[in-house]
Amino acid sequence: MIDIQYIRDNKELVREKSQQKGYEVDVDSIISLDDQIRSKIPAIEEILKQRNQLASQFSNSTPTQDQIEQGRSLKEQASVMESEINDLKKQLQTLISGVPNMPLGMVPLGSSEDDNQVVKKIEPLELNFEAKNHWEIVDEDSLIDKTRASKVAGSRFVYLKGGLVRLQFAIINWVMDKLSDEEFIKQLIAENNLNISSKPFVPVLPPGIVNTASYHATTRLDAEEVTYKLAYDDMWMNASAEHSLCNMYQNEILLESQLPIRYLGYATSYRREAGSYGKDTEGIIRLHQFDKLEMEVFSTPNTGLDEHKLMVAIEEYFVNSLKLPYQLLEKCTADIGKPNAKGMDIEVWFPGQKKYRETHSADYMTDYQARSLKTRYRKADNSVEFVHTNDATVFAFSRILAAIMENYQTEDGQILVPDILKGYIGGMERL
RNA sequence: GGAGAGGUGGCCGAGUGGUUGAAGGCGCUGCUCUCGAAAAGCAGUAUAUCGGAAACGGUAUCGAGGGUUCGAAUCCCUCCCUCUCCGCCA
Repeated sequence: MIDIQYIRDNKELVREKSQQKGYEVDVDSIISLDDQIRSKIPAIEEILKQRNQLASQFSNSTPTQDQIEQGRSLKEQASVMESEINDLKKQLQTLISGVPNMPLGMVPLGSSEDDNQVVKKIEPLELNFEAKNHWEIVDEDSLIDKTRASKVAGSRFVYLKGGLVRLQFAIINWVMDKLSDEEFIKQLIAENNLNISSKPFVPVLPPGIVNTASYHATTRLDAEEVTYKLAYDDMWMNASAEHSLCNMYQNEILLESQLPIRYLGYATSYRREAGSYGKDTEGIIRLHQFDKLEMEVFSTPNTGLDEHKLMVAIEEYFVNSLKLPYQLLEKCTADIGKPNAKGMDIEVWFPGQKKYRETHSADYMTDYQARSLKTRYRKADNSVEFVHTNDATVFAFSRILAAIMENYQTEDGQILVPDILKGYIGGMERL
């Protein structure tokens, strides 16, 4: 959610920046509603003041019938005005929640994802054989069984088996080791000239189900479209660790000394994938259920951007260490998403499809998310301010497993284990 | 799932209709004292919003929402959460 005062002070800018993201924002209606509310407040407060004054006279005496009548009348006036104001507030709330976060000045303008800028590209090696898609490399029965999963759960579900499962747990342990290591964080900070704490990430297993209020407060991913709702309870299946991590400090005031708070969340993520009929129906690129390792950081405003850069550096470190060809994209205004001020994606090369495909994203929300979550921090001078939030993928599992399968396939249909993971997978050489 | 007890400020805790935004304590901040520290003493210490340059003042908030009342932290209703015992269970 964006600050109403900011909208009032920057009408044109808000209109323009929203347009850059593809949002038509009715700034005039927002301000007019806000004006109406503001104009009604002094009157109702005056009534309430009179009511309070009247009532406070009777600590040691009994009100007369006239005074009782007066009190009743004040109460009625106040309640009429209150319902008017609440009505306007609801309308205003709806309009304001439609306003996206403002993109930072460095974000390239664009009208679709085609305008994302490639800021780095690692070219794939030439193969001397025709690479297969990951679902074609091995028998369905050995690593990926979607046929039986569809019998049990439906389409876009999978039984992952054997070496793929070993691979996933190897990656988890590797990531846990690195991100818990302060020296590792320190090194990345130095390499990237960042001016932030070297505090390691704390691993978290968050709730897998989120209630409606918390879900909406994340300002991310429209719940109805994205997530499964439970039939008998007012709850939603988690669409990613972020949905139960970013809101854990809602309605709290943290201390500046606690920041940054860096979490490494691991969660099974559920997506309805409504509207993606026909896309990626084969393989394990797009499933209703996948596991994800994800970073979530709460920081002060002046370190938010560096935290974002650190997370991108972490993503790149892991992808590089797996020797996966990739490109790093600076997402354009149209593609960063409603709550984002800036965002970067990593697309890893899939030799079977001969394409870079999105495997990672890093999102910087400035105070947009924190404002609707009311997550604040107390500064040294005792003043209170909204935190900045960042989140980013470390690994989205089914997808990174598919990328490894395709990039580590051999001509004779084997899949090798990446060198960096050999110490984590019990000496396995191939899946 | 059954029965019961609760949810008050950063924390503990008092408060069952009337200057209670909330006693007292702890913590924290500042000052006094001290060479310094500790101790002691004094003062301050919630959030949001409106008005104001500020001082300050108004309004709202005692789990959430609604109700009763001239007046609600206190009474009533609904929901959420926590704890205890029983049941079930990884």
